[in-house]
Amino acid sequence: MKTRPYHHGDLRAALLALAEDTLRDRGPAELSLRELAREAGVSPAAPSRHFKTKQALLDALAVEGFERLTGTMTGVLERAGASFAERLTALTRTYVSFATGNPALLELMFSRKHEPNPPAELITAMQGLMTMATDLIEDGQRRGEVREGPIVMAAVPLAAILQGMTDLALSGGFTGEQVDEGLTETIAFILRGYAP
Amino acid sequence: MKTRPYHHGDLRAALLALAEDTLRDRGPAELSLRELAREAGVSPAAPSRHFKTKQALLDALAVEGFERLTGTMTGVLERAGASFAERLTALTRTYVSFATGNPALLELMFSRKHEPNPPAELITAMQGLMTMATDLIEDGQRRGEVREGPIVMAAVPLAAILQGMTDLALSGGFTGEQVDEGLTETIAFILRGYAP
DNA sequence: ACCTGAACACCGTTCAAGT
DNA sequence: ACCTGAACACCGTTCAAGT
Repeated sequence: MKTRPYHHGDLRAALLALAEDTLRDRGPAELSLRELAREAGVSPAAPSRHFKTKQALLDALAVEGFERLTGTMTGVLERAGASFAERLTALTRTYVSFATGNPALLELMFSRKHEPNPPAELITAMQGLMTMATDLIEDGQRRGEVREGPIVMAAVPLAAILQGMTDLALSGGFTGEQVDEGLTETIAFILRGYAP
Repeated sequence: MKTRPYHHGDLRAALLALAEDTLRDRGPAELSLRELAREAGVSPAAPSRHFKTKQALLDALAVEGFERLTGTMTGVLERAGASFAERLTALTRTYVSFATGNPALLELMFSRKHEPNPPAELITAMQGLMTMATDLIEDGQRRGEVREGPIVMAAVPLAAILQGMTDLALSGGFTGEQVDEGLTETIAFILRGYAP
């Protein structure tokens, strides 16, 4: 049998995993570095070697979330059809599925959006997701399935509707089936809006 | 000249005003009850008579925000034209204007959306805003300017796009002029989506 | 009714010191 | 390099006591 990693092996990864757990079932307000340290079996000062500050840990968690989401999306796109409608549907379903599966993490991922100095790593991770949206639209425009216009402006409604759809799925008390129907409706709305 | 209100007059209102100030220019994370008490010139325990907990103060602030926003919107609607396009434009501009003027407050207003037990007052205040959106759409449907369909589902894209537009205006580093153009684009997108 | 003073159990962060 | 122990300056909240 394996012994526990000597002197706490990979504390950084352990802290991230524990943080995601408490984030998931007790919310970000309840997250305490000292408590994380206790759960990991280290002293209160130990985490500071890996995350200079509590915010740094939260940022690292957010980056991890973006990477997981964009990774999944990339995989899904490879298996999806070529039309704008098919690719939009595939990405939308992936996004909403991630959101309903990791609501607190998703909120954390976007929580630093309006703040003055988001760390470079987080900006990069966020842009990765934004790029998937703009690529989707540009591809649709090339295929003549999406009306012309500035890409950034076109990406806003898409991103926004996804967030809104997600909110409804999370807090609306809907069944999985209802969310699925709503998704179809929403995608139809977007397609009409983008129609040439 | 007026003397300062005896024994701190309306501490409740004073705390709310001070809280909104620090929320505006230092963010919600920096908000401390003890500091608010210091600024108001009372003991650390004094606020607890008016707000049992820090969250209660934040909730009260959020409720105040919703009331101010819906109040302004109602006034604007009275002066707006009758067509769906006109009323949608009027409400959208009012919303984005409030959002860019009170970004931190707006975020606070929606921050308890996903949490388990939002206080009844906050739910009511949020529903007031939601009702304005659904009323707008129902009115458009009655006039034959908006396609038929479940109102809730139709309100999601609207609310979502507004939030998304707001995000872009806040964190995109756009000029007022650019936001204005973007708004026109966005409204056009919504109108196409809703077209019968 | 409204507020004070003092206390309790926590925080995040720092820093010398250990291994 | 990584962690401990102890300390510092703060929290939110509670509760007897004052006016």
